[in-house]
Amino acid sequence: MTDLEKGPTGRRRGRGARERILSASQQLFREQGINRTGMDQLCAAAQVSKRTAYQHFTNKDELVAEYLRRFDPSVLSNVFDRTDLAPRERLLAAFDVPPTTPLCPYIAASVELHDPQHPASQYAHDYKKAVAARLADTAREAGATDPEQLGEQLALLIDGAAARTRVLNADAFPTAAAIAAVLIDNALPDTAGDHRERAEASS
Amino acid sequence: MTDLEKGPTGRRRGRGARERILSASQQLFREQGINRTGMDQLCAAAQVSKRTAYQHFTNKDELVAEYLRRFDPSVLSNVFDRTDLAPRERLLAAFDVPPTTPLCPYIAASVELHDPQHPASQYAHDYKKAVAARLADTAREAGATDPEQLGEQLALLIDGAAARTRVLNADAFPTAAAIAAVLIDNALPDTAGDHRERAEASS
DNA sequence: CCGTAAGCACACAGGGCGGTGTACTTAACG
DNA sequence: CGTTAAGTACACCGCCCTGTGTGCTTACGG
Repeated sequence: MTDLEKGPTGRRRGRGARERILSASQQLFREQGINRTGMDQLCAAAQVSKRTAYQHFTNKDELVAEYLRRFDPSVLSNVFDRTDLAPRERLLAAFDVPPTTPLCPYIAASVELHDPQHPASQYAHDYKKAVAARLADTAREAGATDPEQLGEQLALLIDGAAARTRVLNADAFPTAAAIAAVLIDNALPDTAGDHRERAEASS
Repeated sequence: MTDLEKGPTGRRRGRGARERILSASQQLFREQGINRTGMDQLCAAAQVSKRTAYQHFTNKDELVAEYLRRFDPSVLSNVFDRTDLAPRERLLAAFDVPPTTPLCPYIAASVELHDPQHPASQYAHDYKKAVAARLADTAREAGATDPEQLGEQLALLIDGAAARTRVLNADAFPTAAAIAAVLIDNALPDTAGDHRERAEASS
């Protein structure tokens, strides 16, 4: 509340420590993982004194949770709010991830923290459910017979591609997109022609 | 704790240290994660002195790598060497995991260690490729048109179910199995009327 | 019965970590 | 100007972690 809008002109001498901390988190947590990134290193990268960091975040756990919350706008909206695509194409667009994306940070956080009670783990849980829900909404919009099922299935494909990309160090999203195309065509009874036979995947 | 009799009667718990260490690793690494399990705690659980542990494994990294290698027999063989099942059922049996399984330890290790050069990460990589290859073999045996593709697709489903089970704390393997049934039926041209209905089941 | 290898108990080094205390400096605003 | 909120510099604490050094005890094979 009293964090940012205190001053009309935002720049104090430290030029917005909180933003720099979160920005550095995005980079370091992704590159090195959460557990392997110490607060000292993080503050050095953000050019912020450690004391200031602990005045913005009571502890590292809270910082990690906030770091995760910063991913929503770029992931959820940029895919689902595209009005230039038909619902079916929007579902497939969820698998068009740029190859720069290393790994879904929510999965990484859940595994690294290893504590379902951790606020970041709980947020990851909620986020994954939200993605499945938005996929289901889009599936319903596309006329799927069982939108919830299709949404859950597509969400599973995304997570599978993310995990596999990480372990194998090779992009697995094309394979997932191929499966998604099959599932979508199987779930849309009104698409033109006999989709069932032509539903072939290609990686 | 238990009154561990240390000398007078009965064999000292010595002479099986390595096995006990690896056994304790399986339990603790799964329950708590690798990074959150210290060598002190591990040795205490294994009833092994720390000195002995470091005479069997030069460092923790090597222990982690060896810990991962102990999963092969129980995962690869127990599914693929079942002669009582037809190839198609064998493919689906890969999704019949007992609910006690918390998470694929290979994914967990890759994420936790966060270093593709780590021996355990490399072994995880090889293992995942081996699973995909065995799935492809079984797919070929079942008469799939593109066995490699189907194997890779099923492997992705397994990893997706594992990751999603972890993040959501809910079993995602039934959903993955439903998708697998669809993919398998789409890839087997000769099973036209038999299993079509099963492809509609889901979580 | 003795030698040797395996195991044990325990202390300790060295380092990284999360987090704090203290005294100080600067920018913004009235 | 003065006040005040934000940031700084840096030392420091306590904890836990991996990994060793040292001397001692036990089991087993010949």
